[in-house]
Amino acid sequence: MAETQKIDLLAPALRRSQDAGNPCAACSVREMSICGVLNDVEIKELTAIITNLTQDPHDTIIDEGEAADYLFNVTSGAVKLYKLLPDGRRQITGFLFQGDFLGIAMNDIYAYSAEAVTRVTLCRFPRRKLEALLDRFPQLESRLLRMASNELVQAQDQMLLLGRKTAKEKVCSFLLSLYRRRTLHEGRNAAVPVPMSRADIGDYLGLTTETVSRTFTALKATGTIRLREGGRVEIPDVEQLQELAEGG
Amino acid sequence: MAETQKIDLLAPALRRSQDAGNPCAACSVREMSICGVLNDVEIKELTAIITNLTQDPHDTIIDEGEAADYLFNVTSGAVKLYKLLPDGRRQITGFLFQGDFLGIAMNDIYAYSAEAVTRVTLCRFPRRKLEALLDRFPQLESRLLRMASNELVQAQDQMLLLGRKTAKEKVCSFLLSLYRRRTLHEGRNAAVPVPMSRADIGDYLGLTTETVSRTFTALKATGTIRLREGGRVEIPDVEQLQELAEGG
DNA sequence: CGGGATCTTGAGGATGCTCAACGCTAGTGG
DNA sequence: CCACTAGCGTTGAGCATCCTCAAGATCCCG
Repeated sequence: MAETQKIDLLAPALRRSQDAGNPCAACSVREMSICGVLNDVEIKELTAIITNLTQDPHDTIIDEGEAADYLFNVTSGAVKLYKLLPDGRRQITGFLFQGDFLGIAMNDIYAYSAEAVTRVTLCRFPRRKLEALLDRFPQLESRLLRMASNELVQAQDQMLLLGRKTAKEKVCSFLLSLYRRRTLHEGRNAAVPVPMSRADIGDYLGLTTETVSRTFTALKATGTIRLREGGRVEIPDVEQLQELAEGG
Repeated sequence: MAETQKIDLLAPALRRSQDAGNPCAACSVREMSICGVLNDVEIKELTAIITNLTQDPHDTIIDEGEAADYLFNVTSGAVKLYKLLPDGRRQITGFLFQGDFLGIAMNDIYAYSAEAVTRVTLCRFPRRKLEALLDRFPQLESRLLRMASNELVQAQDQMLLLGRKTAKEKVCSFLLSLYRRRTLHEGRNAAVPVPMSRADIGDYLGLTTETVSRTFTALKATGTIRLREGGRVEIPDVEQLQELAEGG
């Protein structure tokens, strides 16, 4: 069993080919998500409780304040998480992509709403059943704790950004995080896809649409970035962007 | 030697009460913290790995970027967590009080620095040893996950504050959270202690010292708050403060 | 090809910042 | 016992960044 795990961890590409009867066994994001700590036998139990969903752009996935009955795994596409003030002001607290887990931050009720940015595919876990599995598979709980810990680290960074960075630094930090996110999993070095709107970026960075747009224009003018078709952004000099992101 | 440390470990008020051989059994914040899920036998194992510390105001507890070798429990006093930009700009990401846990947000290295605001007493856990205990006491891991989950919820709220609230709303939200924090554990309804400086409050809310001071003055002028001796703040009408905190 | 949504650009203005001075309090040492 | 100093808090004046409001440009999908 430990042997099986090692093989799974080391050879995700191979694993995909076999076991067509178990969707999770073939899941392309299994290693990135909580499922990566389970072996094939355990995965079958997980498979038994999940539902696969597809959502179109602007579809709501969860609503802040509702009972947190489900958790999700993003298997493809992009999701935005946000909170609203009574008068409609919005703060996007994060974007989720392939492999990200949705729903750790809750206290019986969801702490934020979630909406599809692009077309999205999701695994849905009923929370009660997942919690039952956590009791039986402690490594699943460890994994969740580690993910929550990482999310907290990211949240700290975002607070620093929101509270203390200038508009230019915010936009550069944002592009840098998209860039790193991308190159972490895929080695590619081409233009970074930026699937979300200027308004979404603004609500994520604590800026207005107009300021985001102006900042993009300014970064383009200085050659820091180049805008490509399909909303992709090319970054000629990542180190320069890094400098700009921290006020260098 | 170890015995001396253990005695230090005790919450001061309870130091002379029962079970002097097991400081945690008498700890006044036990139920509020991770230790609350362990029975007396299990607590003894926890006791064996902890060290008690006292820190004076401005003493550093952990440094961002250092190896995360220890986790802490705050048993009394107040602690601030913060991150710095290269040019010295500072964002305080949170304040910790009695019963709060310090160190969940890390990824082998600390994600932020921590410094004593008032005189503080702490339980220190070596991380490796705590993790070994987690394997043996799954309910401890569950508890940590739940705490991390709650911390994430708070982090989302703070992002909304930093990104989208006005100075007045920020200060009111801050006072409200101090008020709630206080009345949650102690039923008292008197003036709320505000032990941190205006500069700290500013760095927590993404404002300058001057703006915080001006906002306090304005709130005082409208009768929303009253400043009492010892940095305490009296809140005559909590509902009004709540309204102001959300832009009502 | 049309039309709604998104993005960009411009002009003016407000919120909160910078810089500066002053007051208050507490601790210190003559 | 009190002047002195250092740290913190308050207040003021001017200003910069980013927001608001508005209009035009571009994109995308039917």
